[in-house]
Amino acid sequence: MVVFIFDNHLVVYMIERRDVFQAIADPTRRIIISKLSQGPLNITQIGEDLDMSKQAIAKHIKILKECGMIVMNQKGREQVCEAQLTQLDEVTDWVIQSRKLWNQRFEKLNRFLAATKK
Amino acid sequence: MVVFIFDNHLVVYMIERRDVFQAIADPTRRIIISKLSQGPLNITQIGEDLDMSKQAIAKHIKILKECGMIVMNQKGREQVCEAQLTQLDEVTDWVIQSRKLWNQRFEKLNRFLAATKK
DNA sequence: ATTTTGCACAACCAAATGGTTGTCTTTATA
DNA sequence: TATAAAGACAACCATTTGGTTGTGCAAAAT
Repeated sequence: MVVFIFDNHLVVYMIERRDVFQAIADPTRRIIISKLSQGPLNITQIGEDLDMSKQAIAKHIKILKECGMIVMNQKGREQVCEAQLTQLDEVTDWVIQSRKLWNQRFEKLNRFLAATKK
Repeated sequence: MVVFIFDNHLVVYMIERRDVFQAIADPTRRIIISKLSQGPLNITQIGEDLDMSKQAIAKHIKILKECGMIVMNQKGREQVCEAQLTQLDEVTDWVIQSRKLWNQRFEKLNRFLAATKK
């Protein structure tokens, strides 16, 4: 968060550093995503076989929510979490792009060598 | 790092939390990987248009090295970094698996409904 | 021979991360 | 109606992260 004064106004803004890459960086969050990929669950259900407090789970849920990876809907006293995994394509896109360039990394050299050979 | 005393011995061990998912979590490291995917570079070259100190770059390089995403080879006083991106498959594998389950998430429900309809 | 470059190593720092416990409100259930 | 369960909210904590500056040294360049 950045706070400063400009033109006699208090300016406060967030540098949003939450993104999909950060969302899947934590192993617990990957487990949560895997669970939810099979269907909606409430927070207690998600935490069932995860050896940590429900509050810790709720924090991970909050992060995933902020990243747009899950959506919530209230059902009585329950918070039902539903996965929203279209965003994951951003990850595969980046990986595939890097991987592709890396696979072609010698071709450029080969072309250069072929050109200088003449 | 975990340090404790057991059976009159000082026990020190590392819980290795470096993995590919962590490696690509930071935007600077993703830029570094993208650069190196096109060919080897030394640390100074990597940091060229990145607005931060060379030491900061070196730290990211260290992390990527520890994750097995790059290999180094000395060339005089230069440390030449070369990408090693096969590990990225672990990421796509996980993403594709989750994405697949998520796409199929209604089929299970549909089968259930079809079965109970009879 | 002197200066510059590349980079390792260390100390330091603020902020973020990933967890904890305690309290409180709301909703279900016995 | 009393109790239990779901989860929000806050305070707290240790460790990690992502950066900084300063020092020193070996290899290159002038």
